[in-house]
Amino acid sequence: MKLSKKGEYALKAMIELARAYKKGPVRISSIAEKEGIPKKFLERILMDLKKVGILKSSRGAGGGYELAKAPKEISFADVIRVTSGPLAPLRCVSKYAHINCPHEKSCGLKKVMQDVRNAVATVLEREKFGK
Amino acid sequence: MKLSKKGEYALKAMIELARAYKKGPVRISSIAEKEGIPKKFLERILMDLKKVGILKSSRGAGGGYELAKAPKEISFADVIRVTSGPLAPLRCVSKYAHINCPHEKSCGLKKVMQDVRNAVATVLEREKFGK
DNA sequence: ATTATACTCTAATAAAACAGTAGAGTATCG
DNA sequence: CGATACTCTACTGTTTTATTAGAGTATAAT
Repeated sequence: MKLSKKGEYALKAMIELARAYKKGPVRISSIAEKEGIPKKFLERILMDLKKVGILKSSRGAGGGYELAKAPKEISFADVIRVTSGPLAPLRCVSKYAHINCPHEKSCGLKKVMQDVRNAVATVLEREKFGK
Repeated sequence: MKLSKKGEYALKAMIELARAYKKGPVRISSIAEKEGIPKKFLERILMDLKKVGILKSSRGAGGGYELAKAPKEISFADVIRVTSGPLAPLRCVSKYAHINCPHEKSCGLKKVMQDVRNAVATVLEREKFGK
C-alpha cells in the first residue's frame, strides 16, 4: 500500500510551489536542491502535473514552474492520482479508473476494499495545498 | 496505493478457509481452483501465513490447511501485513515497520500520511474473517 | 511395506514497475 | 546573440511482482 517515490517527490514539490504561489515561477533546480530530488526525475514529474493543468510553466531566463490555480483548489489526491495512479487498492473499487471483474458479485473483498478506498480518498481529498 | 496480487490471493484464500473453519483441512488445490489462483503461488502464500501462526496445516491424504485460531481473531490487516507489507504509504508513518527519516521534523507530508495510514488501518483492523 | 496424497522448501525466471539518466531541442529574456 | 530554463524522446539499471520447476518429506490408507 505504499506511495511511490514519484508521488512523494510530486507532493514535496507541490508544497514548495504552493509556498511560492503568486510570487513568480520557481526553477526546477531550485526545488530539486531544496527537497533532495534528482533534477531530471523532477522534470518529468512536473511535466506530468503540467499536462493535467495543475501547474503551468514559463521558459527562458526568469522562467520556471508555478501553480496553475489557487493552492486551495488542489488536493493531495489530485497529485497522487496523476503521479502514482488510482487511490483504490483494487481496480474494481476505483472511482476514476474503474475496471470491472467477472466475479464482482460474489467477491468477498469488494466491500472492504471499497471502504479502504473511501477512507483514503477522504483524507487525501480533504487535504489541500493551501486554504 | 494498490494491493498486490499476493495480498489479494491471500485474502481470498482466507475467506475460503474461514468458511471451512472447524470442518477439517482444505487442500491447496481446492482453494486454487475455486478462487482461480495459480496453485504453486498459493502454496507459498499459505506457507507465509502458516509461518506467522495464522494458519496450520496437515500433510498426507486428508490433509490441507486450516485456520490456527478463530476467524474473529484474524483481521484483514494481519493478512495484508504478512503478504504485502506495511499498510502505511511511507515507512516513516508505519506503526510496525517504522523507519525514521532525517527530515521528519520539517516534512510536510508526515501528518497527512499518518492520517492515511490510520484510516486504512482502522478499516482493515476492524474487518475480521468471522464474528 | 507400499503407494498415493498433500504439504515443504529452495531456487530460478519472466515480466512489469520503479527510479533515474542522457542528450538534443525549443522558447524566452536581456 | 547568448545564456537560461523548460521540453521531449528514449534509454538503462534495479527492484519488485508474479509465477514456475522440481526434488523432498510427512501422513494415511491399503
